[in-house]
Amino acid sequence: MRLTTKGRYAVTAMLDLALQEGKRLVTLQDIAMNQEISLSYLEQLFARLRRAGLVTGTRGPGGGYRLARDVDAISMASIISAVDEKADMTRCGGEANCHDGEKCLTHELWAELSDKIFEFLNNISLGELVRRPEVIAVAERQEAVRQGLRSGRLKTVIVEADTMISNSK
Amino acid sequence: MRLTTKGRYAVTAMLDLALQEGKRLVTLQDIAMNQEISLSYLEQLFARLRRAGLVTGTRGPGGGYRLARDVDAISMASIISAVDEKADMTRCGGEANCHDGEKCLTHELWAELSDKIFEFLNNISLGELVRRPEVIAVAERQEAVRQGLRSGRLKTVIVEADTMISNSK
DNA sequence: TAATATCCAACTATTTTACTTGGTTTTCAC
DNA sequence: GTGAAAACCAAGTAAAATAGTTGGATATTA
Repeated sequence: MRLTTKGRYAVTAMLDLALQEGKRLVTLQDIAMNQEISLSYLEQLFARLRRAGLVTGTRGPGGGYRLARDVDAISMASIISAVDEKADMTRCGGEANCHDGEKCLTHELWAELSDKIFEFLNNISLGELVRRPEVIAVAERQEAVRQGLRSGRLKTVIVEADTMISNSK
Repeated sequence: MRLTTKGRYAVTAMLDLALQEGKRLVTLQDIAMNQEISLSYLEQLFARLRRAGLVTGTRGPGGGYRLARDVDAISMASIISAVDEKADMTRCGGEANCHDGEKCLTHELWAELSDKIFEFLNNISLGELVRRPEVIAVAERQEAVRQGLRSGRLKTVIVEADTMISNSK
């Protein structure tokens, strides 16, 4: 189990999906803007998430992605291992003869540690994260902003911002 | 908290040291051979471990490295964060305005998850790993091999191996 | 003084991560 | 049916991190 930025992108993207679950489909364009990441890179990550059976995509206008399973049936571990190709971190590939004819000790220990981290991440579901109170609070604020924008408040916001900028000079 | 091969190298190297603690100094040459990794790369990792106060090196013949603290005072987390430069995985660097003026939600959640993993790895000490029964068993076998080699059994071993090879053809 | 080791810096090579470009296909709305 | 919005796809480039290389300097032991 590796933990890199790639896994982080995947997890945060899945959280974006989880927060909209049941409401609407989420486009990669949305996520790309949220996370400040390129659309095509996201496409590549989502191709893996789709192949892993974690998300389903629907094409065409109004299309986008949604979770393929219940939030509680998606673990952090499944997300991360979907996007991370499991490069052989042990080098000897678990072969039993990398050192003195014995399966090397330290490699074994690392594998154990790695298993524990996997287990740990496997026990945290997307649902658990999304149900946290802080998360709900922020999500509601963001939802309010979205609603405002959709109902024509965008122009007002820009004008307000413009005024603030000129005043501060 | 990132988990990469770099961290693995560091952890396994530290385990090598821990297994010899109190017996002898361990040279990087030894570890390089054990792990099949280049000496200079190890030097770079150990420079960081030394700067982090986890190991002390002594120069000259008979020199090498040893742990700077008790095995129980060295956590997995301290080892891994010593060698991993904490590249900003959030991009917004924890700045509070990366999205809609709000500290972005998903980044926050990832930070939380990352903290948990840190906490987890911070609670596993080198000592705990080294005291495992399997570890002790393998370490003793390896020690026996080393003793044999030092007391002139090397030649015998080679001859035996040679015989085995010719017989198998 | 010779050998062994840490210590150190600057460079190259390789791999992984991230992005870019230029498509196609599906689907919706007009 | 045409145009636009989205997923889907492939083949590249760019940038960053990982791993290794070279060529030392310094300390210590025998």
